[in-house]
Amino acid sequence: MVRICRLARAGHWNKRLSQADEIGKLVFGFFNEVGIINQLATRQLESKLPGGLLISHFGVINHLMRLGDGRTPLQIATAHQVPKTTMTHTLAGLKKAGLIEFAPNPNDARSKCVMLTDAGRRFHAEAIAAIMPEFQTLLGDIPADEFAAALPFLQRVRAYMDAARD
Amino acid sequence: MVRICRLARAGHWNKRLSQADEIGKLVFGFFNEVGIINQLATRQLESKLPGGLLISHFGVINHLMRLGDGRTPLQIATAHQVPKTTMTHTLAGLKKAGLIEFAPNPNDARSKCVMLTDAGRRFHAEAIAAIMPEFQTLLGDIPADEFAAALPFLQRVRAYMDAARD
DNA sequence: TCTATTTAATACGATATCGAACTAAATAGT
DNA sequence: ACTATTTAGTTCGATATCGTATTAAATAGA
Repeated sequence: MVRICRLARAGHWNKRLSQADEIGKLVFGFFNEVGIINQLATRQLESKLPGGLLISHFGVINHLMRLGDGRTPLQIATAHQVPKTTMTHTLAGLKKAGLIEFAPNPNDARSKCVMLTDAGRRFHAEAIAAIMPEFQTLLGDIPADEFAAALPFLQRVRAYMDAARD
Repeated sequence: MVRICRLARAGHWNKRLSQADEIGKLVFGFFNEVGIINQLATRQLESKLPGGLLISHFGVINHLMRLGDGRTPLQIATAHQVPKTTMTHTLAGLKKAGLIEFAPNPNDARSKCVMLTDAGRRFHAEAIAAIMPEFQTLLGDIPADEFAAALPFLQRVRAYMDAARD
């Protein structure tokens, strides 16, 4: 932005501005598509989740299945980029649904360890099974290797933004 | 899914299942990255928005700026993939903030036309100006042409999912 | 033309999300 | 060792999101 202003003062106003505009539209378009895909995928997945649970619940269960349980609420909140108050609420819902349990944290009496129950593991398997058919139809139209090709760039953007946050 | 089960019965259990598993992980990983990027981008943008407004508000204003105002609440809700009750609420907030006005719909007395006010256009310009520096730093690390290269695939996935919804 | 159905928007209730303030435990500074 | 600060988690209040039911206008069918 600074650089653009300097160039503008140097007499390239219209050209530089429209170029910045184009770049803005490009990046903006990218995040726009990401947002819409996320919205559509969220709705699709949420409509298939057993027991009327939400993405926020599935996200936590999936996190614990992938990385192992025993993590603290704060760790999970940070990983999901949500405030800890939100995580408290989400975990309360999961506990009420019997999908997790709390264990004392041996290293810190203020904290807890979030543990998966058998029901929690079953829920994860059921949710995955419920989504799979959607993936299959999607892959019928868009080949898997194109997803594979798209993934590294997304990971890079995510890693950059993740590192750049306050 | 059906096809996989048939093959499994034909005696390829482990191989086919692990292959389905891999494919699932691939597509799942894609949506996972999309979700995280969306979450990070949402927070980033929301923290820069003037007047404590939210992404939902900016999304509507941006929509009206890009495609022209005079659209109905239902059209906007459909475009954003949110229930119309949610749009009613969002539009009420925008009206209260003085960023939009309602005009009668000449074609349909049940409906309305959503019009941008001058303040609404100013808000859009300010929001864009506030985000631009973030884009610039992002583009310092990831070249613009890589975003351009990534865009078509995202648009394709979005278009497919958009068409495949109920 | 008159009724039945569909459609645009809203009202309302339930839950989700989030920021600010709070409590209790851990850690730092002296 | 003692106090100050930081940190993990919760509580509380405000707003957002969404599903259901409702109202009023448009449209379809007889």
